[in-house]
Amino acid sequence: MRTSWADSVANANSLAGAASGSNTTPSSASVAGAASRPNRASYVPPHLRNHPRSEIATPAQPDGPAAIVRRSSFSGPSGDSRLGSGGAVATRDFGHSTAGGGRPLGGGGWNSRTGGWDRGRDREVNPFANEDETTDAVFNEQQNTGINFDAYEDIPVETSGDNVPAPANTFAEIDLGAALNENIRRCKYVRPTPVQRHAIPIALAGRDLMACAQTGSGKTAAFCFPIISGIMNSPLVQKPRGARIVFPLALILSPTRELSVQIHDEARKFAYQTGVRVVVAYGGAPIVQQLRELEKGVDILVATPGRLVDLLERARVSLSMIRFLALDEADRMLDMGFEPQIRRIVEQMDMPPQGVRQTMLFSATFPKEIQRLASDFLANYIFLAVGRVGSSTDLIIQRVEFVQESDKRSHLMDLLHAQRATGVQGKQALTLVFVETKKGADSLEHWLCLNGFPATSIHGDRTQQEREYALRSFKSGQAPILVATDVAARGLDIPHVAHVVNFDLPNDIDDYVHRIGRTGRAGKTGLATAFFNENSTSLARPLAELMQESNQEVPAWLGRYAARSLHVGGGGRNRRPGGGPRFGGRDFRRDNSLSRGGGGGDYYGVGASSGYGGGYAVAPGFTSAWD
DNA sequence: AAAAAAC
Repeated sequence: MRTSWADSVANANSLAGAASGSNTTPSSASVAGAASRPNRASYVPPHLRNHPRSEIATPAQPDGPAAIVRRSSFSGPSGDSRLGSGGAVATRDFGHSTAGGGRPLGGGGWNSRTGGWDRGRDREVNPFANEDETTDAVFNEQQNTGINFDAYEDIPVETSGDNVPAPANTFAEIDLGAALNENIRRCKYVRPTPVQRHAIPIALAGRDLMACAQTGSGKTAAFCFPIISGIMNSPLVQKPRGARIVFPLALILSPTRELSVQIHDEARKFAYQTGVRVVVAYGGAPIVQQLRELEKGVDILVATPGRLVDLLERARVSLSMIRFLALDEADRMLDMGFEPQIRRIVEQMDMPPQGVRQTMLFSATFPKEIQRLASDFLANYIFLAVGRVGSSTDLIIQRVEFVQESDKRSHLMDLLHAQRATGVQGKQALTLVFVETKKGADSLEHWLCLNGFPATSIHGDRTQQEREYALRSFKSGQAPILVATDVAARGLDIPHVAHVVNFDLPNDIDDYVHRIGRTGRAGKTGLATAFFNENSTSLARPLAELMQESNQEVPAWLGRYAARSLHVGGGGRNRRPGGGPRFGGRDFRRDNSLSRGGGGGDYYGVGASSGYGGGYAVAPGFTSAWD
């Protein structure tokens, strides 16, 4: 799939180049001799590609610093004008003028001038193509009509900060312009989700954003739409020349390779026929292919930190033109030890500083490391907290069963058999099985296969190729059972996962929440089964509390374990110090202004200095806002 | 303690 996409883009580019006589987006063939060619392609923003060349100024110094050609009042990355806010206005104007022109939506882009930027773009591979031919019509039908929008309606949302832009209730109200509107339609998005309703107007207003929301909440679209819109409306920017270095305008960082791939896939749909190019870079895959994609032009770069640092060190990517920075799953990235890389990327390379670029930070929890990151990366930001999808609507049915280690396999088999018997046409519903270790994942996969269950596995010791293959065959139903470590716990959006089994429970309740969040997505119901035994007692209390919060039946024995853990100094890092069950976080700027221990309305008196993951003790009987 | 992530 990827190959054909790359190939056809290469085709489209060389065609476009041949047709216009100016090689605006160098194909791989032209790159070879590019360095010595005097009239080498210079960057042309997407909305002006294939435009008469006279309108594009040439920089005075070929290898000098970024030359910025001003079309209107744009003052450049070092200027004081926040690009985003101007972009917001332009977005709406642009949408109206196009719609007013009566041109059919998606009819080849917004530019009606002959030889518009999008000529040759009709060869862009349709990222929606394989969705229409999805084998399982049932799934499609569900997707079209079965989305339980009511599930989204009562999700609590909280915002704080200076001059918070009003949320938008419909996409029409947001009006991102014809091309994006058409992609919204193609994505079958009917109404914006809560995070989109709030985050998109905030981002379009050019504001920095700190947000607490999960991927299933529509988070990716929430930061992609404003970025794409902002780039489409960007003033004419002349990117510096350099044979082998590229200048993305937006950077999206995410912790795992699969998540980066997923964000890239989604962003490509949102950017379809907008001329905005999205490229992904991550480790474990040959870098040459990614370099080739980058050289074809990149507006939005989605990357994992390690590979990006590599690209920066090789001087193949410059961040000097970055206008939008999005950090996804920021707490996860810190957990994984990425803080040095992230700070290196954001603070020590050539990225425009805080306040000049527009920065959006997404995190599920808010330990002090995240708070520091926020104050270092964000400027006068708006805090947005969106409740968990399903938290208030019980979309995920949670079950906990007491299973000894030695009985886990046969118990899992029972579950799978029962599922097969009650499943649609005897087919195995997609089941995601989480285990603690990579070794455990391998041996369970092997054992399942031996016993006639088509299983595959995903974990960090498998090659990237194997990981992607596993994910593909799981999604397609070829291997309807996926055994996974926590590499798959967060952010991955796999449609139609009917059942999540916590074969081994995680040690952290947040990991549990993320794992079960792989099901019950897009407003559909899901089932989560956990195998509990003596080894998982530390999770008893937070698990019982979480289940109670979400109106799940808590087995009496689990309640006893939970009560017992109270007296043995239970709690610790699994206790939730702030926020509420429906709010994964809080605006700690507000905490700072509260007197310690003085209570604080919705927020308990947990100061900014006591981090969530800090392992502090909670006195027995202490009840936080989570309780 | 294990997991993830650059070569």
